[in-house]
Amino acid sequence: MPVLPMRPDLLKGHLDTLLLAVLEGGAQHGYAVIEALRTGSAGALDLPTGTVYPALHRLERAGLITSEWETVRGRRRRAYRLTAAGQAALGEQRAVWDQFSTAVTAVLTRQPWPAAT
Amino acid sequence: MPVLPMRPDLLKGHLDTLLLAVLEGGAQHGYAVIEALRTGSAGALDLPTGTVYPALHRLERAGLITSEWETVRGRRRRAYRLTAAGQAALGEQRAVWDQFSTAVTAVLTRQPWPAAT
DNA sequence: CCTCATAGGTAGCATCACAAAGTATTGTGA
DNA sequence: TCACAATACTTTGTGATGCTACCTATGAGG
Repeated sequence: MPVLPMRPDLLKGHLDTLLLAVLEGGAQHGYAVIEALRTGSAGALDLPTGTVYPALHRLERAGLITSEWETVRGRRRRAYRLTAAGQAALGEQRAVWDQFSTAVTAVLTRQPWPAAT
Repeated sequence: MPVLPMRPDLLKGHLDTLLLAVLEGGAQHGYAVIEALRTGSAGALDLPTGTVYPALHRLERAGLITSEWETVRGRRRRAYRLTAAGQAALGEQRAVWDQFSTAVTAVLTRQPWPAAT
C-alpha cells in the first residue's frame, strides 16, 4: 500500500485526537498505539516514534491520560489509559473534527464557484 | 453561527488546498477568497487576513497562482488566478485530503479497538 | 554474532497559521 | 460633517508541534 506522499504537518492539531481515540478502547503502550493507527487507517497513518512519544507525554502532562510501567516478556513498557478528562476531551475533539472535515470537504468538492464581484 | 471553537493550526497543511480550490472557479482577490471560504463552509472557516494574504503570496512564489492588480470602484485589489501547475497541484492535494480525512475518520469512528497484546 | 522486531527516549529544527498592528479608500448614518 | 463600517492589502513576531535524526536496551532467530 504505497499511500500518497502525505506531507508532514497535515496532522497538526489532529494528532491528540487520534491518540485519545486509540486509547478509548483500553490501555495501550506507545508502540502498540503506533501499530493501531497504521492498521486502523489501512497504512495511511504511519507515524514516527519521535512524533508519538512526545505527544503521549504532552497528553499525560495535560491530564488526559495516565501511564503505568509494566514488564511483559522481559520488556518494559508504559501503558497509557484515558482519564475522565481525556474521555471528555475526545468527545469534543470528535465534534471539532466532524465540523472541520465537513467544511474542508465542502470547499473542495464545490463545483466551480459562483464568480464573485 | 456560533461554530465550535476551532483551535488554531487545525488548518496546518490544508490551507493551500483550500485556496487553490476557491480559485479553481475563476480569478478572485484575497478579500473575496476569505468570504468564499466563510460562506462555502457555512461559517466554519473564517480566516483572518494575516493567514490568507501571506498564504497567497506563498502560492504565487511557488508558481501555483499568478496575480494582477486591478482597480475597481477606486479600490486597488490583486486578482489571483490558478496556473496550470496550480491546477495540477490541486488535483493531487484533493487526493491527499481524501486519503487523510478517510484515515482520520476511520480511526475516530472505530468502535472500541481490538485490545492489543 | 548479527540483525530484526520490540520498546522507549531526546534534541533541534522548520513550518506556518495566527494575533496584532498598520495603511487607504469608499459608503453610510447620525 | 464626522464617525464608523466595510472593503482591501500588508507586515512583524511568536508559539505550537510534528518530524528528522539519533540514541539506548532487550529478546528471538539465523
